[in-house]
Parts: sequence; structure tokens; C-alpha cells
Amino acid sequence: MSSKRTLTDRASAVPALAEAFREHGFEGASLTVISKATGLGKGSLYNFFPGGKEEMMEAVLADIDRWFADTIFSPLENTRDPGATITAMIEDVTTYFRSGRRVCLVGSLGLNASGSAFTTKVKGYFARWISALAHCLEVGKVAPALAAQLAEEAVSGIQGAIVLARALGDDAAFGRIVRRQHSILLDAIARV
Amino acid sequence: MSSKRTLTDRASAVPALAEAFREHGFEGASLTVISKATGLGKGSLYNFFPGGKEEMMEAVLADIDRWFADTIFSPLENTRDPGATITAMIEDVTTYFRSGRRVCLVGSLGLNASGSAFTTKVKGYFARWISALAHCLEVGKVAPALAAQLAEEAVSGIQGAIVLARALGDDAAFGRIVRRQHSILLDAIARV
DNA sequence: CCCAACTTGTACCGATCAGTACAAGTTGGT
DNA sequence: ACCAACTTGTACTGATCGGTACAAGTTGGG
Repeated sequence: MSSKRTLTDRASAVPALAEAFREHGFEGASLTVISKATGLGKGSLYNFFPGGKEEMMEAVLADIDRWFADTIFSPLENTRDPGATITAMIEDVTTYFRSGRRVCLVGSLGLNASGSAFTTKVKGYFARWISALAHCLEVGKVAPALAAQLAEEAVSGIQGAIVLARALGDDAAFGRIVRRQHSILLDAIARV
Repeated sequence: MSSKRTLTDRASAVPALAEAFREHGFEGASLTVISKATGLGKGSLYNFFPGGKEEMMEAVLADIDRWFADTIFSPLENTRDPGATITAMIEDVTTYFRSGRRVCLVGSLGLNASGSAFTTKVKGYFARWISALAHCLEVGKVAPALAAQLAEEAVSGIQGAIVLARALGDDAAFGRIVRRQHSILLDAIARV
């Protein structure tokens, strides 16, 4: 019984899979591309992901969701120190998106109607991020309505920063915009 | 000699072409999809666009560039009433992007490395938008450094609003975020 | 050491891809 | 009315698409 091995191998392919989808999109990531990116032949890919590309993308999204839930959403939802949690969020997000060089797969999936099978997950990802951040602000004594607005703007701002930084090929732009969002959030807490 | 007719027919196909690329992306927009969207057979498509999909995308980008140059960039660059020009920009952009239901083709092209042939145009589009808006703010007596920062944030903010509105399927979110950007810009001018 | 279960490369499938060729139709100037 | 230029539908190409079949390897428990 080597089901353990199967799982670890499947899991270890996911990061490369994610990068392939990020770089080429769902349609653009052909099996040839995926095979090259993961170093796995078709046989292995369909062994690990019998559902084909769709299942591969599901696995990638599940992996992303787990990372964000653990690293970003949970801390925001359970914070006792909103300022520190928000600072940590900004830092983690900056390194995760490699200052905008790395595309947000969930966001770009939402832009193409093609991924209509994933729209629910896309929506859930952003909804949870915004509500978690809003909750964190509320813990920091920000009024609920303002907290919701600021959270929405911050998440939107990060997405915009990725688009702009990618388009301009300018990492620094990402840093500037995100740093600004950071101080807006901290100001709101400080201004109790 | 009916070269006039050729040009008008070619031009009249561009909007449908643009919508096809927006909905499916460059890779996802197959000739079948394009043919259906434009109502033109392969014969006509390759008659008007001998360079194939690449040339079709070029034509779409040129069309977008013309619209933005005329409607958004020029007014910003030649403004005598910065407040009114910025308000007009926000309104035009909101209707153009259909409150975020319509994707920004240039932005989404920048997200996929696949369109590497178009990166120069993508970069130019955003660079000009930002510098035009910064110039408009400077005419409104905003200090150059602040103007550049606000312009960058506003353009980034609009892109983020599109991503978020599409992902959440929530037009209202687009309106809220863009309205906020609008008042930030007007405040900066008023605070002379 | 052996055998069953797991893994993987290779060959193959029909469908679809972007693009070409070209004949038949349409058009407009004369 | 005629003809040259333009337009377009159709049939085709070779390449690649996602996916399947399966035989040959590899592995690890007993």
C-alpha cells in the first residue's frame, strides 16, 4: 500500500502546476506545457489527476486556498493585535506575489469567463479575504461600515497593484501602492 | 477600387473581435469563436487580417488606443479645468468598462506572459494614462511628486476594481471603489 | 525473493487548432 | 453590359489539442 507516496507526489506537483497556469492561463497551459513544467509525463499526470486539466486546476486552487486560509485569512479572523496582523498580511502578500511579478491566479481566473466552473471559488476567495480583513479592522475599533469599505478597497488595491506592476514591468510600483494601502489601514486603526 | 469598403468592413469587425478577445483571452479565442462573434468566415477574416490572430489583436489594440487617446488621455493632457476633466474621465471609464462587467483587455493581456508580443503596447497604455492623469493633477496645482503617486494609485485602483467586480459579480463594488478614487483626486486639487 | 499494486513512457485516438488555396460569387467603375 | 478587383464559403493542410490504452518498469510488504 503506497497510497502515501501517491499523495505526496501528487501534492509535490501542484506548485509547478500552479506556476504553469499562472504563466499561460487555463486555456494556454497545454498538456505539453504542463508536462514540461512538472517534469511528469502524461501517464503520471492522468494517474494523479484522472479528471484532467480541470482536476489539476482544482488541486491548484485548493492549495492556494489552504495557503491563504492559514497564512492570511485565519490570522485576520482571530487577531488580537490588528495592527501587527495587517502588517504581517501586507508582508506575506508582497512576498507571495513576488512584488507583482507573480500573477494572482484567482484574480486572473475571474477575468476570463472561460473558467466559469471556478467562479464560485473565485468569489469565495475574495469574499472571505474582504470579510476577514473587515473583521480585523473592527477588532481595531473601526466602525463596521468603514471597515467593510476599507477592506474592499485594500483587496482591490492589491489586485490593481499586481495588474499595474505586471503591465509596467515595475516591481517598485507594487511596493509603493501596497505600502500606501498598508498605512491607510493602520491609520484607520490608530484613529480610534 | 473599393479600398474604402475594405477599410470600413475591416474596421466594423473590430468591436466584435475585441469582445471575443475580452471574453476568451488571446489563446482561448479560437478562429471558430472569432468567426461566430464577428459573423465573418475564415476567408473574410484572413482577407482583412492576413497576419491572422496576431494582426486581429493588433487592430483591436489600435482601436482601444485610439478610443482612450481621444476620450481619456488627450483631455487629461490638455485640460484647463482639471476637476471637470477628472470627473469626465471617471464617468467615461465607468461606462466603458460597464462597471467592471467588461474586462480591461490591455490589463488582462499584461497578466498573461503569452501576449509577450504586446507587452510594449500594454506598458505604453498604462504609462501614458498615468502620466496624463499626473499632468492633469499638476495643472490643478498638485505637487509633481504627489501627482505622480495619486495618478498611479488611481489607475491601479481602477484595474483592481475591475478584477474585484468581475470576481464577485458585483457591479456596485466597482462603483464604490471608483467613486472613492474620484473623490481622492478631487480632494487633492481642492486642497491647493 | 516474489508478486501485487503503483507508476510511467509511448503510441495512439478523434477533435480542433491556425492557416492556406481557390473557385464561385459580388461589386462598382466604365 | 462587361470585366477587373474585391469578397467569401468551402475544403483542405499539418500540427497540436485533451484524453485513453496499455505494456514495461518500479516499488515495497510479506
